Amino acid sequence: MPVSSPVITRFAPSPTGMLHIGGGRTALFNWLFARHHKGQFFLRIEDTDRARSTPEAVDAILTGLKWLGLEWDGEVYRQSEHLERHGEIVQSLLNLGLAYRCYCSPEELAQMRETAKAEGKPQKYDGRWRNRDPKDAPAGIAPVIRFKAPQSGETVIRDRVQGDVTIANEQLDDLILMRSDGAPTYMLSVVVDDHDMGITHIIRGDDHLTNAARQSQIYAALEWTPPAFAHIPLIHGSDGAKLSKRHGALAIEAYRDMGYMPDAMRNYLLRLGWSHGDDEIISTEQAIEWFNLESIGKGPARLDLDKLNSISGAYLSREDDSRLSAIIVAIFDKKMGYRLSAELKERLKTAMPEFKQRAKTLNELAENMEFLVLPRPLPVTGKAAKQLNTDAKRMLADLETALATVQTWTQESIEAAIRDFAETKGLKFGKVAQPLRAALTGGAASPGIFDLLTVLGREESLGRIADQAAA
RNA sequence: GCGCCCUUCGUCUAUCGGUUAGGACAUCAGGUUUUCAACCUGGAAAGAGGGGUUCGAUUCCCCUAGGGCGUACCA
Repeated sequence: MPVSSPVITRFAPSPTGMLHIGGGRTALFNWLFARHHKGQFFLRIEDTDRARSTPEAVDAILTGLKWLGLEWDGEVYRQSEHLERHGEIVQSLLNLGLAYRCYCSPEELAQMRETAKAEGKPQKYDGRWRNRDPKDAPAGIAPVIRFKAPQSGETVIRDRVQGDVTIANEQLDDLILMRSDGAPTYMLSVVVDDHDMGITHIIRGDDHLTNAARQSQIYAALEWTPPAFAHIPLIHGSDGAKLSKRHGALAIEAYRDMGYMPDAMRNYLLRLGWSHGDDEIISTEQAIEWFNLESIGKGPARLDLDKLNSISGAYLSREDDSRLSAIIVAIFDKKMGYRLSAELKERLKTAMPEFKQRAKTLNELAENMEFLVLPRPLPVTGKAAKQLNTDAKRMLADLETALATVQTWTQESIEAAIRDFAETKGLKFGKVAQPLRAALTGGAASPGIFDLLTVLGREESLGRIADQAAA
């Protein structure tokens, strides 16, 4: 049986949309912190807003987290399944005189805010039902239940990232604990659920910083010990403004679809706001070993696709050839509709070492390797077509003849043959290599031609040369 | 409006009073070269502004500016 662990964290998204990159990072930090302390990491779906929550969004969150490699412990905790418990707590608060019913209409509330704004005061509920006799309750109006918040003094949040944050209680109003339809609000349910789940550390976006003050007051009223708070800065778009759809694809799945590997993604996200000296490429094992709250920066970070690409490229070139070629095969199967033969799959794997170091994403890698598995004759594009002028074609015909005499098809023998060919023809090596590349790839960029010839094999190589020589 | 938070190269960041302010990405130049990339070498590039505290401030304090977040019967 598991011993009670020292650290329990949670990721608590509301299922109202895709899991975006900021949420992914929050989840990563919670996961890392829990793993570092050999504690537990829970997933809680905050679906108390029934109108906005959708099952699709829940799926997207689960899929996104799994893809990122952030496995949670235990069952998914759904807030909506604990409504009864939330209601009980509200009732006990009511019984203790720490909450009360409020019959204000939305219009009344709106006007209150306007007046406050006009007077230069904080916009908040003025507490008019706080001490009013329940007998005054208008008939036929379902009340909300409000928290009787302290009206003077201050609330201090001892934040592990932001430091001590002090907020005057005058700034905070009597928040709603339960809606008029009997559904608990976020502010109440987080506190109850975090307590019930035994959460020890709340790591979340700093958009929740002031909420922490409100929640602290509820913890105090309930005489519960609040967890440690760690509010991490939000991620901004590349222009420094708030992250929005205009800054490009934000759903975590979009990055998957663009061809980033989860490891690279995690590494990038980790470095966005957290650092360990000058280290840049940090394995997950090292991240778990090193991760701490103290090294999280306080300022918001901007999304930088260039950096992501660079990290992605670094991970690609370190990735195992078999794993990589299996992924590429899958991409071909799925996106391009190819059914690759065993021979072609082997060709991809053999070629992988040369290709993986020059691509930034899986998609780019697949694109770069496509010519390897294309059936003859190859389509010839732009620059390559230009290379293949009449002189070049004639040269290729001669070259084919020369190469056909090479019996043992090894890199060394091929190179010797081609260099010899160029020399006897009085051609600069490049004059041979470029048209040859065009014939072999149909394009202008590729790894070295000797690698190409070797990977393609004797028959395929000669065939491709012949195709272009004849045309 | 009120409140809270933030502010080092273009970007991500290191620095925990004394450094030629370091690294990475991007960028520029050169090298290598059969293309592209990779790779190697080198360059340019920063403490928002103003006051303090101190022998000495990027570092501590205050003000200003800029940015962010909150201020819902959303989470």
